[in-house]
Amino acid sequence: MARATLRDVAQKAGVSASTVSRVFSRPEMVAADVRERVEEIARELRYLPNPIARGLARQRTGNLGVIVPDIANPYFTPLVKSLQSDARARGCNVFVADTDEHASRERDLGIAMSQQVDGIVLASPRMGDDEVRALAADVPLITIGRLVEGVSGVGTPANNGIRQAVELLAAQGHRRIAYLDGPPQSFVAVQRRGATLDAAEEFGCSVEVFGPFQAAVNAGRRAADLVLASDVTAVIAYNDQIAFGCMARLKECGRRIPEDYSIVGIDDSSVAEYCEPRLTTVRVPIVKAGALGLDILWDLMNSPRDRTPIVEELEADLVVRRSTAAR
Amino acid sequence: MARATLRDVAQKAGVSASTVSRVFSRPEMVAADVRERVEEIARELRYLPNPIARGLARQRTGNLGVIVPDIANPYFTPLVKSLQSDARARGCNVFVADTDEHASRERDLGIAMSQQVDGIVLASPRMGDDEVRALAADVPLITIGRLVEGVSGVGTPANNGIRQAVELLAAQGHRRIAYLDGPPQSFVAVQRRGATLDAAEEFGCSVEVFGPFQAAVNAGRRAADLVLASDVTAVIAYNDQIAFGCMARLKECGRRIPEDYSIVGIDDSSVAEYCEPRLTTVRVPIVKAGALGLDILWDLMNSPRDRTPIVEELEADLVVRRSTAAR
DNA sequence: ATGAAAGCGCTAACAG
DNA sequence: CTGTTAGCGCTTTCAT
Repeated sequence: MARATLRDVAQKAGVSASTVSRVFSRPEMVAADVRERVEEIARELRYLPNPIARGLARQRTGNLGVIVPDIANPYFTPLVKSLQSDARARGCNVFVADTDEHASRERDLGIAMSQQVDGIVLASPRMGDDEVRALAADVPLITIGRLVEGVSGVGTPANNGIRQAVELLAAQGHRRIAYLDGPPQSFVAVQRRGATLDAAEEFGCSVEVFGPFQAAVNAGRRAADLVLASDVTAVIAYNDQIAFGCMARLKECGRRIPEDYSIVGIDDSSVAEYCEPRLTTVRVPIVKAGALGLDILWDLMNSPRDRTPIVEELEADLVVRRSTAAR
Repeated sequence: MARATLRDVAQKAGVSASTVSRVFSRPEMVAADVRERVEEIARELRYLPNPIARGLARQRTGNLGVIVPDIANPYFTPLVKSLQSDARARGCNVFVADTDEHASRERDLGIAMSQQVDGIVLASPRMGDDEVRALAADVPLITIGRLVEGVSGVGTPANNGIRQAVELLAAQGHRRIAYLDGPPQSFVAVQRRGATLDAAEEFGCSVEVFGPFQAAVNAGRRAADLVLASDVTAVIAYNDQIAFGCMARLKECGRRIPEDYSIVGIDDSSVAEYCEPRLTTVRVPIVKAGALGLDILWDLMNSPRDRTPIVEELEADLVVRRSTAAR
C-alpha cells in the first residue's frame, strides 16, 4: 500500500506542493477555504507528511533520544516513562535505547542516534567524561544523574541522603555498617561509596565494603551471605535492588529485619515499597531531574549553539520506613 | 559543530559523491586504493552517513518500532531488551514506545511510527482488530501475545498453563478459587479469565471473579481484601504483579502462604522469583515469542508485500514453586 | 570501476 | 496568499 505523497494531494487539489506543505506546517498562512479543501483531500488519500523527508528538509527530526544503562532497572523506568510523555507533549517522539551497562555500547548508540534525533538525554552515563563531551559537541545533550564538566545536565547526588542514613543508623546504635558497592562501570557508585565512608567517619561508625555488585536483585542475594559472615549490624546498599535481594536472602537465612539487621537502600524505586518490611531508602529525585533536564535540553535544541552549559543539582533525602530500627 | 557531508569527503578525496556513497554502502564496488583513501579522509573529517538522508533515498530507515502497553511492567522489559539486542545484531535501531495501556495512544504511535520505521512489533495490542489490520496494511507489522486475524504474529495463549494450574489446585484439594481479573483494555485478560472458568468446570471447582484490576502490584493489594472477604482457598491472578501484591497484602493481614491461601500468577516475570514464597506461575514464553516474531517480521520487511500472514503459537506451562500447597 | 544526473518527499526563500 | 525554484544528504540508474 503505497502511501500518498504531497504531490498526489497537491495534484488532486489543484494547488501547488508548497500550499499543501503549508497546510501541514503553517496552516495560518493559507486561506481557509483552500486549507479545508486540501485537508479534505489529504484525509481522503490518507496522506500524512513523511517525517523522514521533513527531517531532511527542516534539519530537525522531531525525535528525542533517551539512553539508559538498563531499561529493566526499576530506577530508570519511571524516568523513561515520564520523559516519553513530556516529550510527546512537546510533539516529539522518543527513541529509547538500553546499553546493558556497557560504556562502548553507550558510545555507539550515542553516535548512531546523534544524527537522527534533535537531542539526547543521557541517563547515568557509563562512558568517560571526554566521550560524553565529544558527543555533546555533535548534538544537544544533557546528562541525568551524573554531571560531566562542560556538559549541561542535572545531577542527583545522594550524599546528603546517605549522610542522613548513616546518621540514623548511628543514632539507632549501629556502629559497624556494611556497604554493598555498585557496578564498577557506574560513576555514581564511587560517589555513593565515598559518601558512605565520609559519613561513617563523621558519625563514628566503621564501614566494611563488599562488592562490587551488579545493580540487580540476585547480586544482593549473594551479598547477604557476605554480610552474614561479617559482624556488621546494618547494611547500606548501592541501590534498592541490591538491598531487596540482600534482605530477601537474610530472611531466608532466618534473620529478622529490622531486629537483626537494619537495611538501607538508595534510589527509592518501586521495589522499596514492595520489600517486606518496606525499605528505608534514599530518595533520588530522578523523575524530577528528568523533567528539569528536558527543559534544559529544549533550550539547547532551540537556541544558538555554544551556550555555556546549564547545570542543576537535585538533593536526595532519606525516607525512613520499616527496614531500620534501634539495636 | 556542523557534521561533514558526503560532498565534503568527495571533494577532499578528489572523487565523485557516488564513489564515497559506494564506499559506505557497497564497498566491494570500489577499487581498494580509492576506498582506503576515502575511508581515511572520512575518518579524518569524522564523517558518518546521515541516516535520515539515506532513509529518504533508500526508502528504508533501518529502524524498528516496538510498541508495548507498559514499559514498566516486568513482563515486557525482557521482551524489549531482547528485541533491542536482536535488532541491533541485524543492524537496526529500535524505537520503543509505551502506550500507557491506551488503545488510542497505541494507534497514534503506530501511525506516527509507521513512516519512520521499516517494521513494527506490537506487543499485546490494546486496539481493536480492525485498527491493527489497518496499521498492518501500511507497514510490516507483527503482533506478540495476541493474534489478530489476517495479521502475522506470535500468540502466547496461557490456556494450557492455566488448565494445569487449576488441575494442580484441584489435586491439592482446593474447591473454591478466586480469579483476579486483568485490565479491561487487555484482550488477553478475557482469554485468561475464560480459560480459568473452563478449567474450573473441568476439574469441579467454583470460581469467583474479582476485578478488573490494573496490571500492577498495588491493584493486587486491593484484591487481597476482597479475597479475604470471600471463602476461597486459592487465588489465580491475571498476572504476577497482581499476584505479588495480593500475596504481600494477605501476609500483612496475618495469612500464611501457602498454608492459608494458595496463589498462582501468570507470566513468570521476574517478580515471581522475588515473591516470598516464590510464586507458582504460568510461564508465558514472551521472549521466545519476540525472537520468533522478529524472524517473521524480517521476512515481511524483506519480501514482496501481500504475503499471507505467518502465524505461530507458543504454549505456556505451569511452573510450580512455593506459593501453592495442599489444604 | 567511476562519474553525471535524477530523484527520495518535503521545506523555505523569493517573487508575484 | 500562492506558486516557482532550489535544495536537505544520500542512493541509484545509466553511461563511459
